[in-house]
Amino acid sequence: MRNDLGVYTIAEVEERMSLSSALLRQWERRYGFPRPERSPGGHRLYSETDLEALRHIKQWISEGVAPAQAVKRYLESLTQEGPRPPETLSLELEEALLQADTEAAERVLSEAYRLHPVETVVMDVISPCLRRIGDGWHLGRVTTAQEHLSSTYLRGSLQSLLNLMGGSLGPTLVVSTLPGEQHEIGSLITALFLRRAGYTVHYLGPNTPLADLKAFAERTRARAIVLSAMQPISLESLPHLALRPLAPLVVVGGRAAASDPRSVERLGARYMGNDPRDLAESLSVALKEAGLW
Amino acid sequence: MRNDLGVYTIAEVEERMSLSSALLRQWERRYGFPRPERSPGGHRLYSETDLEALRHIKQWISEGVAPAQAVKRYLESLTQEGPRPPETLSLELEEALLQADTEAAERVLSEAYRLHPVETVVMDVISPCLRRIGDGWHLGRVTTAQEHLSSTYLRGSLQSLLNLMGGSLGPTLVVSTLPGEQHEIGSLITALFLRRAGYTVHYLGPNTPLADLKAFAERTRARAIVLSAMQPISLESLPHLALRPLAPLVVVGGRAAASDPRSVERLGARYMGNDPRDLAESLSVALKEAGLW
DNA sequence: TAAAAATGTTCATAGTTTGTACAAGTTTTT
DNA sequence: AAAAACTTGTACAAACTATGAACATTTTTA
Repeated sequence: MRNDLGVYTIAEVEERMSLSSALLRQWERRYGFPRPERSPGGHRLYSETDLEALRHIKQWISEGVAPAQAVKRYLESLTQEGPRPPETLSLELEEALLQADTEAAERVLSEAYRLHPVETVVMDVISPCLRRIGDGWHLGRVTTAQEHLSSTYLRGSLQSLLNLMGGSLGPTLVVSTLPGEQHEIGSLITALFLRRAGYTVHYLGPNTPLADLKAFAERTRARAIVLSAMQPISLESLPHLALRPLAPLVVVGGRAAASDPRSVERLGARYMGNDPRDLAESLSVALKEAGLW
Repeated sequence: MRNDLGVYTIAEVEERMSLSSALLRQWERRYGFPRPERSPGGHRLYSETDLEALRHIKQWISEGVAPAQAVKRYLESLTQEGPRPPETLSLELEEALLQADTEAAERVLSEAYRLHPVETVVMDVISPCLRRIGDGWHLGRVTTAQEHLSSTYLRGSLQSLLNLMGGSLGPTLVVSTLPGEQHEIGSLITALFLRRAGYTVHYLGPNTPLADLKAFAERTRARAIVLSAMQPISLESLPHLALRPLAPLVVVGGRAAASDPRSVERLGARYMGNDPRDLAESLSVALKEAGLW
């Protein structure tokens, strides 16, 4: 079904994964994993599946799990059941939600969290599912009620993840949406990734008035405010430089910001792309540049 | 819940919890807790659950509880009913949220869930806390941002509870708010209690258009629709008997419904009081009367 | 107040985990 | 055939960890 053919030499894996070849061999010897195919002459040939596994393991290690445990966890996750990829899980999640079967949805998500790192679940399971349901709604394939139930359910799921992920020691940020926005899921995902990247994140939910945002950011001594804008009108209806005074640095993301970065600048804020994974990095660069780190 | 597998080394715990490794070992020797798993070579491997426990214990110590007592309290809280009543926990929760310390809030809630049944936590810990924060906001004691953060956080917490509480076998209900409502927490709590009472509940989140509600209720063969109304205008702006055709039985609750039950009847729906604990019972009576059970 | 208990830290010694390095031989590429 | 890359096995060092005991402080108890 998938790409299990060994094609990558150890040097290629070394390059792509930033894992020394010596280490790869030691892992194989010590933990029995990965155990790639061999060429007729005995050279290791890693498959795409092996790389995927290594990505997981590396991710877990970076989360503080001991290497031996990370490998063990991965091997166990295999014996539990077939390692269904995020794409499959995402489709199953969509299916469950469209049938209003939140119990099934819960099962799918819990399996996803067991098999994959949080980032993968959010970006490759939940996000695509939301996007497909949103598209389906625009096309009339999905009813408003189905869309409501699904996004409400997933929002809850993401937020409980945010709640469970304790605060950090890094610089403080405030996350919300622009006033008037209906959809908060983008900002929720952003908050999640930023907290995961080590920032201390205060997530205020959608629709905080700008004046209150400013007061709150000052009281918590936040280094930056991150806002999401999905509707162009949220940007257009604000006066020139309206965001500038809110905090030392104000970042706006979201679909509306992506399609019109100029108007973000007009408001005195910055657009840093729309991938929450990159945002943490861009933000740290910007904070350092501005001497706010 | 999730991972009880030991994966974190003592150094990792030392870093995350700011507890010296020597102290962790002393606690284990003196109090017998935590007693993490061991690697084949004898190294301690702490689980996520251990970390959670340590967070509680650290919190108590910082409040002045003697370490030995804090550990004892934690071990007891796993079995018996601890001495801290819901009122105290509710105040602590409020305190934590007003300080934007969601980590502390999480600890309080997790203790509350361990000590008390879900109904008690929702009605005597979370609800009073929300009410006090709402009142404080009206009086200007609490800023809009604080109110936002708190209600967003608690909404997430309630929803994850709803998500985790699997569906049931009882009659199907649909829960949402009237169109135009801002606050969904009332309907969320209602959904929670109804699901807990054995109904199969589809929670659609706030603001579902009436036409979609009707279509969804028909498709899922829901026996009743339960809606929440906080703002009087949501009731007043609807035409005569607007709710009647949505489902065999339509129930409206919430502050606006309580203060003007007549207008609920005018819309062709029923008002059944505002206590979610009673609603399940009233609903079952009404369904039986109408031959819908 | 003095003794006792509780608590957190430090030390010394031995064992574990983990990543890297080297040697000698084999396979693949140029 | 020569060079480059790979293999296995072994070795090694740095960083960590375990245990048990001693120690200095603070808090509680007598």
